[in-house]
Amino acid sequence: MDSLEDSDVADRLEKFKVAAKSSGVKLTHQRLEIFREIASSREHPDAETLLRALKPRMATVSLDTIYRTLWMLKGLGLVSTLGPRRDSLRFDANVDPHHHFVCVRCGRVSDFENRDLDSLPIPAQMPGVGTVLATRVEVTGVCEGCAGEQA
Amino acid sequence: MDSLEDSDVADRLEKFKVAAKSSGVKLTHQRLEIFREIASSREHPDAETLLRALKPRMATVSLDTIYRTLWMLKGLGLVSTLGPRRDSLRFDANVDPHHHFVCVRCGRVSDFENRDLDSLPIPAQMPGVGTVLATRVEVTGVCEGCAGEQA
DNA sequence: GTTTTTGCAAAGAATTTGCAGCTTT
DNA sequence: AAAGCTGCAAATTCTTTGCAAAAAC
Repeated sequence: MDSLEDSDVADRLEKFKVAAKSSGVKLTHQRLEIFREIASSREHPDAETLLRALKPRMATVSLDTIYRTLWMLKGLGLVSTLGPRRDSLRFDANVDPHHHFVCVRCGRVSDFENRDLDSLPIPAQMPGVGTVLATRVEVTGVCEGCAGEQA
Repeated sequence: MDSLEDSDVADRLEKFKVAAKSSGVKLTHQRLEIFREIASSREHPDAETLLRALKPRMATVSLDTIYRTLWMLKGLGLVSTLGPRRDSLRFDANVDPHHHFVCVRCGRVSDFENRDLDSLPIPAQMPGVGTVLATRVEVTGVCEGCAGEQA
């Protein structure tokens, strides 16, 4: 697993400091360490993993602070969450190849089919990739219903 | 929202019956109704939504049966779950355009970058799609680490 | 100094499990 | 009749919230 350059992490931290200042968010020790931790990882950690990584450095940091910080960072556009789920698990009986359109406003996921997108040329030189089983395109945007309303 | 043809739903139900028989899974009233419900929907329902839809027809059906049935259906390959996995929320500090490789065995998600995939031509005639903000490719497969082990 | 943030503990939401009785085969 | 399911209720797991003490600006 290739790791991030220190300079990339420093860049991200700098961005955070600027964003925090301009949005009036206070730069606490906890927030800096939490962000440093997630900014240095390629592993898409969950809150529990971050807690374990931070505990040695910050004995009293707590899970609730981690969650609050992550949502705050997401609000600033500095982190994203994986998958369309901040809510419950969702199931799909369409097992044919298809793609998703996720509305960022209402969270609705709609399917669409498109032959051209079903078998994209995936570069083989991705680190760690063995066998490719399927490719799916996830399109993010604003759906027609939400586009009509004001933000 | 365009709805599914009755014949599609019937096809799916037939598939389920065959799969159930050949895998020794019993065809109960609950399972048939739960599958019929999800097979008739394009909305990627969650368990709670299915419960609400089923209650009028089956007063005593319960959420735990719905969950058990959905995982069983997933085991048979008849439904899929949205999002990377069924574990906790995961966060990512990489907010530049990038794509994901998800290992179906270990669940690990790795990022990769590929300029060609960043701006795919998305057909405009998808129903309900307004503005497209971003596209991301999610590649599913078996990672090198897992490929070395036996299933 | 004021306002925000933290940590704790406790609440909430989503999902899973043990078990006795009921259904399918 | 045997094996596998279901529903209930209780347990888990993950995430959020109220509040007093503490830290940032």
